[in-house]
Amino acid sequence: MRDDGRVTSAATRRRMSVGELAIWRALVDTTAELRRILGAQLLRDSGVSPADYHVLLALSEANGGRLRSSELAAEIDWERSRLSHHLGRMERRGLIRRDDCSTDSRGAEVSLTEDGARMFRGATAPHALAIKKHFADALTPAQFEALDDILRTLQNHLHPEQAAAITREDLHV
Amino acid sequence: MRDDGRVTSAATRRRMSVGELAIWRALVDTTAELRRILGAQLLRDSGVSPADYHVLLALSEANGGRLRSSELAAEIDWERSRLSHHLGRMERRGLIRRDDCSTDSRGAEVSLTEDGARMFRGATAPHALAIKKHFADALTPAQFEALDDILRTLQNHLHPEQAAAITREDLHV
DNA sequence: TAATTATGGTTGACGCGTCAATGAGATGAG
DNA sequence: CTCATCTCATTGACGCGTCAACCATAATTA
Repeated sequence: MRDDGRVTSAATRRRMSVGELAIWRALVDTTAELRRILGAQLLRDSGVSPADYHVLLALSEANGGRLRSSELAAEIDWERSRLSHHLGRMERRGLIRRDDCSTDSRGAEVSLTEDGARMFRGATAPHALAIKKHFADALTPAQFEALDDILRTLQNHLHPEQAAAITREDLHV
Repeated sequence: MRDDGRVTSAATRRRMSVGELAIWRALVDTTAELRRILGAQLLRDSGVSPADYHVLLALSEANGGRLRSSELAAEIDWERSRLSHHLGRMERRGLIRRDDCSTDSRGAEVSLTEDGARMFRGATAPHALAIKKHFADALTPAQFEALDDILRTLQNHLHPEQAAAITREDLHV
């Protein structure tokens, strides 16, 4: 390796400061706590876990409440194996259904059941309210703006190639 | 309930905006991705999981590398049950040891083994480097400052009573 | 001291997430 | 057509986290 490395982008040579490490730890701890609180409340209030909610959300936004298993996995950025396990559990509870795909005999089509759709509808409002209460109500508009900027920066750092694409994508969240 | 609720702190009446929700989701997704990347790398590089690391860190900072099980749990803010399960697994791997406590026959004293201490020492530097690479190198000093402010605000919102205490605590991280 | 309650810690059941392996069907090269 | 290869999806094993139940001991109260 050369003495100056290959990505010499200003900060690269410096050691990480204690303060930066502390902020990293605070970020991990605080987000973990928020996820724990909101996840537990979602489950208590509506009987769906955050993971369930994620799946139900993607399915209800899909055309006709149906998606190929792989499409669903891509949509919510899960490994297929994880999704398969989770769909198994959700199927047992009657929230979704899996049918053979007509155009590809290997495939599975996942769809919402009536129960699943009802569960999702019932979960949405209380969940949004909880996010507002524990997260959104705490921050000022300036803080939101700063956080948005920070998260975009981190995403661009993680996925440099997609920098532009993500920004455009966000318009139809 | 009264029309104006009881905590009328400016933002309370407004509905959460779509943008705020999107930022919440981005926060959850981005931190999850960072944890996944850094956790996997820690495990590959050093053979310890993030949870292992947390336990090892607390023990090595403790006086003589020994802690009562409850103290350890309080230190890292884990449920006792979780800690007990995890200590069982770490004990099987020879990273820690549990002895009966001399002053309280119910208690257990947890201590680092030589192997555990060695593992921890070997994990520290690569882990810090990875955090720097994937997180710290992405942000400007101004962004760090903003993030610090945001996280403190969120913590104060979650634990209003401890507002002052936390700030003081942070000095000896 | 005897009965009650609180505390320290463990266990079992179960849902969850990852990894590696698998099977079945699609696809492309020859 | 046939063989190699890729893709879709599932499975099993295992570590992890939560909840409720549990046991032993300590502290408290009567």
